[in-house]
Amino acid sequence: MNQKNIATLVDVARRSGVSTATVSRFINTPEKVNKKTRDKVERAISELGYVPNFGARVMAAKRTNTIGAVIPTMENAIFARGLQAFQEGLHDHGFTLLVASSSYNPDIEEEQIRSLVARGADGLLLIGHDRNLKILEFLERHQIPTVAAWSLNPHSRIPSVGFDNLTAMRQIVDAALDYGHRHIGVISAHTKNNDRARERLNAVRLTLQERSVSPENLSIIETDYGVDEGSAAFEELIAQHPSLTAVICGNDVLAVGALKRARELDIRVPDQISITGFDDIEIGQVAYPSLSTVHVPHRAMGSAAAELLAEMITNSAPYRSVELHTSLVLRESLGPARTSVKS
Amino acid sequence: MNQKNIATLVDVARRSGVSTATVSRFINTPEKVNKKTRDKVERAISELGYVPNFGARVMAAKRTNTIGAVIPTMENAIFARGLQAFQEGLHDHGFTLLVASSSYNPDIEEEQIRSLVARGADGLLLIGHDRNLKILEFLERHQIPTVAAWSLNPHSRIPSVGFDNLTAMRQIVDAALDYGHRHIGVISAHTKNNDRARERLNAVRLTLQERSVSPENLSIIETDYGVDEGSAAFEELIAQHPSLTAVICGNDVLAVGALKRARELDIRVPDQISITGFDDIEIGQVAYPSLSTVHVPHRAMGSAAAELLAEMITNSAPYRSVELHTSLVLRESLGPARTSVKS
DNA sequence: CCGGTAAATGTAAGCGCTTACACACCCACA
DNA sequence: TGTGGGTGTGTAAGCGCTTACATTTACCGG
Repeated sequence: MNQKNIATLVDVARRSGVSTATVSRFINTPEKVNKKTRDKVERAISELGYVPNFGARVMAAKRTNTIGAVIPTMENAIFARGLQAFQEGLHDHGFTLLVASSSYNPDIEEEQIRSLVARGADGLLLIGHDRNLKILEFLERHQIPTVAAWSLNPHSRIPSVGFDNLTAMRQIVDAALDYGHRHIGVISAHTKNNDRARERLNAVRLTLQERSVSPENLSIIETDYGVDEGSAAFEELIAQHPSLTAVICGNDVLAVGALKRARELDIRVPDQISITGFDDIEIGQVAYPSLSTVHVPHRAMGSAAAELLAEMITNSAPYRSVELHTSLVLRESLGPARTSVKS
Repeated sequence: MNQKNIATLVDVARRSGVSTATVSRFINTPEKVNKKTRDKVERAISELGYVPNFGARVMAAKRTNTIGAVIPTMENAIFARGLQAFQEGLHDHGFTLLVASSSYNPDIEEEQIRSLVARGADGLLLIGHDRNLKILEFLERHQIPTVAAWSLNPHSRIPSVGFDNLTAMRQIVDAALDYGHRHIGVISAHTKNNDRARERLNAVRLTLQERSVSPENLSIIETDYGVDEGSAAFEELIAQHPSLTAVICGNDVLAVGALKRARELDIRVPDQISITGFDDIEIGQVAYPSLSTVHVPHRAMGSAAAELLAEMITNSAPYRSVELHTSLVLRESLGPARTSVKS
């Protein structure tokens, strides 16, 4: 059915009166080809509109200059900025980025990883460290340099480029406690298969414990990703626990959903209740009141990941992780604690 | 350097005591191989951890079940939702999606298209219709089924899955005029190489003309994509034209930037000035005041594009476009006109 | 027990490219 | 003039898979 009529290397060789080897050299290492020959080949190529066949090339050369990334979702900006920087970094090293998304589903992630590897990805960027041993072994067997971002885990077989989610989340929990909050709600992303969510949630638990706040004063709700889910979780949380004075959210998207619902319910933020996020994406800046959150150096993380991966691929560099640091961004949504939601 | 030691089809064939053809059949058309043979092959495959080599496969079979998409940017949510739906639709048809981004740069877009084609994409999704003839011919020569989304252009050689940007933008301009606005500012994305931006801007011009508003009452500023750019443009616009009562933005991201700067400048929206967006992405819902905008059926567009493309690839269906319709979403940021920004 | 058909498998020819190796040529130098 | 060493090019062997075609096997009715 696909009766294509496309020029091949052989056609170019014939047309320019040289051998296929020379054409191939022209494409891959032009400096090894005589200027005059180069011109002939160049003309033939443009006359024929020749484009090398990627599959054939991969097969013969065993190298694709392609990096794959599997991210949980494209639907929001969380990974977007980092990925953009990652791509720019790769571009500088001559790699092309292919992105696939897993919808936070480990089976789909595995499928995407396999597909990317089968497509000859020279390296892989994954998010977080939570995954099946089987797929790690697969990656090792195929010797695919891989790095995990958005997370830090020295014990993983995969090096990290990221930050310590626990420490990061602690910063903002501490800030909330400093403001006098003692009844705290948490809206977390699902912690199953998500080390980042788990660590952030853990951070809340640990910090409260350290500062002698009873676990009974902590109410947690896990939910899917999304603004609307954040809204719903917020409503549920305050309905069941009217004494809450602060709601810590696992990410900015959930937090903004909470903010929105608070406004709809005429609950003043931060006067009646404080809300915090995590990530520092744009949506938190433009929300009202603006969101206090934890700043994640997305772009730096993307660049560092590109750098590390390029290094691993070209020099087969040894295992090396890159740690980045987060910082607190205090805007309007976090304020001193009041007694209760019901004023 | 890449001394991989990976099982091939031949290894599997040897191990299971059948021919390579049978192994290949097992993989592609298992119903054509005998149950007993199937079991043997299956065991060998799992013992060896065999994964077919994609490159070789493409080369031999001339089909990749891969669709490529080149979008202007991943950095914001505009294309994200549609793309997600597109991917889901493709998945149902057995295709995998590969995404690349062009940073709104036609040269990069061209490069990405070529790269995707070289990688054997069976079909392509592009955004809008503004592009070089050369690349269109390239696509035709390679007979790559391609559709353009987010735009509608019956004269293009590429079928569209989208909406009429002109009509869509008119809806909201009409609404603004109905509210009595007669001094109107526009913050547009750059119109060069961007048919959507151009048509939206045109819509403003035409509508004003039709409703006898002098072009002198229209102030336009073109800017890069982004919240901050929207903020800056807004400030510039009202500084130079204090009489403006409404600012129409080419998309939600710019509008939200404008909204934010208005708040920072203590300009009340919509009391002192109205601001509108286009796209209806989440950021507009959570902004304050919430954004009046034009709703684009992102998910429907993504699904329809997947459907059309699948059809074009499998049945080589004839040229067919899909028109979708936008609708007005009136929230808080658009209100009746006042005399001037300075109250 | 035979010929005929259908089902299952094998054989081998590519697919379009890269690259090791061989070869030709040219120049400098002795 | 002969030799050594570049430089540039050609020859041809794969890379791992699919698939047209050939072959074998199994099973049927007569």
